[in-house]
Amino acid sequence: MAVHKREQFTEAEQQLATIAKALGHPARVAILKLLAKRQACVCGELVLELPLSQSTVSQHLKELKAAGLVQGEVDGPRVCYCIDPAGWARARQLLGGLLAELPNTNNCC
Amino acid sequence: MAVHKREQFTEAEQQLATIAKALGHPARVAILKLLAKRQACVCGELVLELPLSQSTVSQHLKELKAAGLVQGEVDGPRVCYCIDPAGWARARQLLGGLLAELPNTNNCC
DNA sequence: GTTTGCAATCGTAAATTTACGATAAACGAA
DNA sequence: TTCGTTTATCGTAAATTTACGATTGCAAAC
Repeated sequence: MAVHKREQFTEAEQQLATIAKALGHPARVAILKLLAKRQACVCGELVLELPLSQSTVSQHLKELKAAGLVQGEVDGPRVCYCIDPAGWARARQLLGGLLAELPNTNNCC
Repeated sequence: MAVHKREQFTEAEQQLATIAKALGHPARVAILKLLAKRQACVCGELVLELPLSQSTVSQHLKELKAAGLVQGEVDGPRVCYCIDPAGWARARQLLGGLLAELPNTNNCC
């Protein structure tokens, strides 16, 4: 596009969109679910579980980290990933807010 | 990318990703909130409320419709948009499921 | 210090997204 | 029928996303 106009939306809208965008790929959803299920969350294990190359998984992890949903901790030669508690709390707040704001009723014309 | 590998993920993961992707732009979040707030949901009013051109708003509406989150009904020369009750129920189910599945606890290494 | 193994980054290519103006299509009104 | 209003679509351009192999960087082990 010619120019981004994101700055014209509210902070909450942008944050929610950023989080939703991070969730907007099945690989990243799968990664989050794997991180939630296992205690161990080493990058290499994720690669084994996913139908993607190491570099692609690493890229998805980077995006989840950029969105604040995941954090990584160096553990020797490995990196241990896990859900970022603060970021996920914010995601929970924003997504929950949207679910509350858009009630499950038909208000169509 | 060379090849899409979405088919290697579960149906639920793909559906959730599709919904999240649709929510992954502040304009679309804003549109959904406007549709929830107002009863009237004519396309032209959305254009007036948003810092985007008519064609761009129409394109965002098309994506929301493709994701099943919104439905449009022709009303004379106008089109009346509203939240799609069935699609939003599915979104609620999948997002709610993710919120439940990833508890707000730090399980990091 | 050298090697080994794991993960991040680089370089690249193809597909998709975003945005806009211009045009077309659809409908009611004159 | 013709005109004006409203919305969708087309055409286009720039930016971003997705994916992979190859390379680099890093930390422990030897």
